Amino acid sequence: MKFSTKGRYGLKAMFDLAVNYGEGPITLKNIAHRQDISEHYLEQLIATLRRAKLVKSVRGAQGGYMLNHPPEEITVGDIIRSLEGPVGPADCVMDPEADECSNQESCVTRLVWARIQESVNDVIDTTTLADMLEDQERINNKKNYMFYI
Amino acid sequence: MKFSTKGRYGLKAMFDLAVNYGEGPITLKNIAHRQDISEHYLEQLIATLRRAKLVKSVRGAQGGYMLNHPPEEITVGDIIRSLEGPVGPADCVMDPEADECSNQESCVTRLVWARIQESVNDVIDTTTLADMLEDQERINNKKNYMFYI
DNA sequence: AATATTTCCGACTAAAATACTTGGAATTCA
DNA sequence: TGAATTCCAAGTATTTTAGTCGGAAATATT
Repeated sequence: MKFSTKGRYGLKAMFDLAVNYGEGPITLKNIAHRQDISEHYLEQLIATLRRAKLVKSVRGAQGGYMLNHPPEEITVGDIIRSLEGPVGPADCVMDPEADECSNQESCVTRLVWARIQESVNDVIDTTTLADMLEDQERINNKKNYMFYI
Repeated sequence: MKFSTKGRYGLKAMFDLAVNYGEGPITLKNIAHRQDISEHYLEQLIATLRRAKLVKSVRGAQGGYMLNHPPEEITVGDIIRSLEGPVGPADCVMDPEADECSNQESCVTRLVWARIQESVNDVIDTTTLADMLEDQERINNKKNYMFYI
């Protein structure tokens, strides 16, 4: 029940781009270095994010990546799902079409998985990169406060 | 972000035992057959559940397994965690001790993982096998109703 | 006492997923 | 032209998953 590095690194990278939003293209090298991720591996992840239209790229020297929408308009759910696929504790609730389970309707276990999925989706779909930037602010303020007392 | 078959089969098996609670030992063979799980594999899972004191066993002919507590006192969280280990989207919130991440305190991404974890825990720790039995009742009633109209 | 049934135990394994690495082509700025 | 960068396609080592296999130990029934 963990996300893979795809989702975890992906969110870190996207948050990095959110922090630097509006400052022109940011190189993969810088993101990878700041977030302590293998550059080549991150390249694969950001390619996925680009295909999902969550980031845009500028090629060549002085190129790099930037968010394709303002931080308010990108949710954690957008990021996670583009990298990890559908989110949920079991196939029967993640992709009901491709579910082999015969008794979809009358399965009690499925109800439990559905509740878990719903609660996870609720969190990731209501948290935007802008919310995370606000969290960052709060943490910084608290830190400064702690420093001065 | 899926549970493995350990957690998924484990919950099905435990629900099966809940349905048959109070009727003496239930054989692994029957559970495995009803829930369509490999008998030998389920054996491993139920051994874990036994070590976690969630089920008790009776050896020998006419033996089998039964819940070690009434269904009201066993939560989905008990079952999942005994089979899957700590639940959560990333190590830093699942096992803060063994976390290699340096900035545990000031990591915004971690806050997101923490919220996801909290919401999942809330669901699995407030759902008991007895709740699932009630769900089953509701489904059956609905089915009967559908049949007679 | 013998037999059938059942749990218990430990080792083994094939397949899939994960988390990368490698090497190079294409593009753009200076 | 050359340096910096994104883009792309394969390859790979490690780990995890989802089991299998074989047999020992315990118990009820006959």
